[in-house]
Amino acid sequence: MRTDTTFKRAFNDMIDIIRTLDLGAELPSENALRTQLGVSRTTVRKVLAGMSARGIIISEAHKRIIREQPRQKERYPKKETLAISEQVETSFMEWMLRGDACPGTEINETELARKFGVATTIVREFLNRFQKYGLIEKRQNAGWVFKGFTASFALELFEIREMFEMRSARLFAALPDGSPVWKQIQSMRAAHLELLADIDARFQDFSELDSRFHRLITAVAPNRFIESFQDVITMVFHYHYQWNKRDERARNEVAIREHLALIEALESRNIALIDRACRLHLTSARETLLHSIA
Amino acid sequence: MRTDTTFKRAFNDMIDIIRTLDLGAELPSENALRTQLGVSRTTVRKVLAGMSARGIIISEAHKRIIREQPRQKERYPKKETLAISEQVETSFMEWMLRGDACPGTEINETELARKFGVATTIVREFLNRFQKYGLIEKRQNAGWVFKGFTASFALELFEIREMFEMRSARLFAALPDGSPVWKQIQSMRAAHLELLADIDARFQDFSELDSRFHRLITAVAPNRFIESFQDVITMVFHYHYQWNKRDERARNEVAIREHLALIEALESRNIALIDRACRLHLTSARETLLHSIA
DNA sequence: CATATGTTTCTTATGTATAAAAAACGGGGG
DNA sequence: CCCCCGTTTTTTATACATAAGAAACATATG
Repeated sequence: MRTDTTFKRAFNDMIDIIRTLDLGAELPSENALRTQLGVSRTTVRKVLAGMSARGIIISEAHKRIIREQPRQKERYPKKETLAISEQVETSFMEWMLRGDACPGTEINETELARKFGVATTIVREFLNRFQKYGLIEKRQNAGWVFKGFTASFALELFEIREMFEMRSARLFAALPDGSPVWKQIQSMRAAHLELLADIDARFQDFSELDSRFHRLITAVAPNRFIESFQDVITMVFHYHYQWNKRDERARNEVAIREHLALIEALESRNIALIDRACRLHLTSARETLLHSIA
Repeated sequence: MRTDTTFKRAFNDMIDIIRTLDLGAELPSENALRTQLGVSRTTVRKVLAGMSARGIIISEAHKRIIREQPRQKERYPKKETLAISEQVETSFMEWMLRGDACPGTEINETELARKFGVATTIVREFLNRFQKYGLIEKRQNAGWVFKGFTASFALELFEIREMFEMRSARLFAALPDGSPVWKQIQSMRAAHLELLADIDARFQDFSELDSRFHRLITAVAPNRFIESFQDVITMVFHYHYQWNKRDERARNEVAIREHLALIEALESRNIALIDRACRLHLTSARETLLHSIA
């Protein structure tokens, strides 16, 4: 009943590993592959068996030789490598952001399960996890209510975000010169400049960089609650902007410049400068989000 | 397979309703009872049927008469009125706080289900919801890890709590005289004074008052993320102090006095005073918690 | 026609089943 | 001993089943 997405993902990854090796070369041990693929040895063996069956490798006593290079078409399609629970996430986000749901809509576990073609258990589990994003609410014995991707959601989100991020940014002022963070900040700046140079072609890569940047800043002084809140922010930006592409390029370019200004402020160690740059960026991000909701 | 805890809770509540009425009196309509009991009419009818079967009421055409007063022993025991999911919460907390679990302990869904005598589905659902408290973490395809009720947990918790509560407390300074909040603050003060007067007998009532007080303060400017964080705090204090009763009376008395000081500060509308009173209380609460963890 | 009760249908809460994945066990060779 | 592989056991992810509860529909009664 469980899907074999772990196997398929590992299989695809194994193809990539084999491609880095020569024909006739010997594969690493099962344990080594286990670490490289990040799965259990059971799954490694299943992948190896699959490779053998396809004639890609030959299993001899205590070793496995590459017989022919796997072709790209042997890969499993992306969708089959996603656990059902992950697919449900995507389905739900589409349902939500496509506008099938307005504030106050009642969410019906059974109906969603039917619509998404999965078991109710999964939908239920998803909703329970999704609750932390503040967009749905449970009513005892009577399903869920969708509270809406509204302006007040955005405002509440940004109120917290501002508290958390200002707190972290300020801590930079007191950071010793020797801290490894400064190096990470440097390479973060480089990544921003690179993206900026090629902004016309790569503006869609910003979303991921944005998330990494803000996580780096909040990581100066780890706090599990702040980190968990970053998930909320990442989710909002990831999904919301998938459905609101208006001005995407321009929007991202502005944000990159604001990030660069913040980086400079952080490096100055001047609290006033840091505060200003941080608040400027957050205000602008908030306005952009509000604008795209309305 | 579902338990009938809703019915049993409603049944007990109905006993209380009947006790406020006279023998021979007519019961309210099913719909009226539905609202009073907070359940569906289906459940109301089941309760009425139960009452009839026990001879407590007589169902005539379109009305129900009280035939005899129900006795207390007819109530269902408290435990049977708790949904399985609620029982699991208690079981898990005991397991955790009794010390069966040290930081890094792996949590096994199957084993917990066996230990608690419930279905794995329930344990899984509970863990998913419990994740937000920051005490456990999920590993892909491999269960959960208990991160421990440690000092760093307490410190991270209080860092956020301080941000949130100072934010709310400060907002009081700008509140207009006419705001209904001031009345609530007044009655909150009264409740504190009452408890203080009878502290030797009632010190265990503090936990609930504490939660209400802090929720009232954060409610001046509602923010779903702050409210959700209050759940974390409530959980920590509710369960942790159930297992750490040392100095409970003294500890609660101190906290009450700090609350009273904060109330006074809030009413002064003086930001500096508010800040000081709030920080004082939070610092002392943090120290108490840290002390009891060590 | 409005409100109350009787009846039917749909949904949620909880238990059970099972394939996939992980972990544990065990023997053999360097 | 330590790593490697074959085998067995345990656990997780997912599906499905069903009684309890909610909601919708229907009928009756004032």
